[in-house]
Amino acid sequence: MTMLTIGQLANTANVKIDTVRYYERKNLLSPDFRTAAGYRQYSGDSIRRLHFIKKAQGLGFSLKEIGKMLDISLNVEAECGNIKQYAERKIADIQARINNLQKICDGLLQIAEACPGGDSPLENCTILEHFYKSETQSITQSAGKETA
Amino acid sequence: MTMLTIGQLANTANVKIDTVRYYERKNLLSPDFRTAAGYRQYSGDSIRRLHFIKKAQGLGFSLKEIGKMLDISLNVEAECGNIKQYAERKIADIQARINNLQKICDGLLQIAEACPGGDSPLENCTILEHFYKSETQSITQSAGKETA
DNA sequence: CTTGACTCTGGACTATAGTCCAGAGTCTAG
DNA sequence: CTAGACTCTGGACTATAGTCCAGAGTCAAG
Repeated sequence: MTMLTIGQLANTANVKIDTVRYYERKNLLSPDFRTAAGYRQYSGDSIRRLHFIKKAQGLGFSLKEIGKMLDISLNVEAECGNIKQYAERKIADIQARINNLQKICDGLLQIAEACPGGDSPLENCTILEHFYKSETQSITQSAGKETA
Repeated sequence: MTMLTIGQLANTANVKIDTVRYYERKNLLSPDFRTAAGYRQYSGDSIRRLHFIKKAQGLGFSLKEIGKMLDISLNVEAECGNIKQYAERKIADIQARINNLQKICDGLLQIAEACPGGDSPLENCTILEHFYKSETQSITQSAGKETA
């Protein structure tokens, strides 16, 4: 069974060595063993685990959620539904974020369209006007939580 | 001219006192003056400025961007186009985020739909399967940068 | 045997947007 | 005059996901 060093493992996933060690601190990925000199050694399972992390991350899961899914995936008692609920929750979560961003975007489009732009003086700027007037709360109120 | 204390100002915008002081550290909002005892005093302009910050933030602008817009808004030389470009850049930015999230969502929906769920054993879980198989890179590759 | 590449550790630092704290001083109503 | 509310300061701490550093040890090639 061929083993990889931390650098080789990191390369297979296009990740920094520090990131692999960071995942270890977060209990997401441990070396299969250490050499006499203390060098980490990783098996093919570790590669798959690291790719799992990266792929799930790309799909919007946080490291905390990924950790839970990895735990479930190693639990013989676990059922498919246990994993599926994570996916479903995440889907709902992402859809909510999309809706929120869409509202923000619509509001922004609306006030930007009305703005003359160009070398028109700032008094004509509907964007600044919108930001300064406190009675036009509608857009902000409906979509105030997004960190865009 | 009536002046507000920091607590009163914070109340008008439903913000913590610490947040107002934080904005001051970030050069976004300064008291108009200080009392002999060193208490901050704010005018109506400060209220409008704080509301500006909150509103722009609700529309997806970062404090850094808001700082730049506030600078522009006080510059007599500035033109409407200077502000409008921020709005247009932000719109493009938000649209890109939406597209990216949509791709992630579609990918997730696809693999979640195929999953039997319920008390089916984990071997049948298409979600785990997807995460572990490294050849199915398509979804992750196209939408890998989003922090969802 | 030496050189360069690689790895080890613990801790500090990045960014963003706050939030909280202690200990001291101030302000206002009763 | 005193109690309670408010404010002051600087610095520490939260969360997330890394990234970087120094100083030491290790490994393989020439």
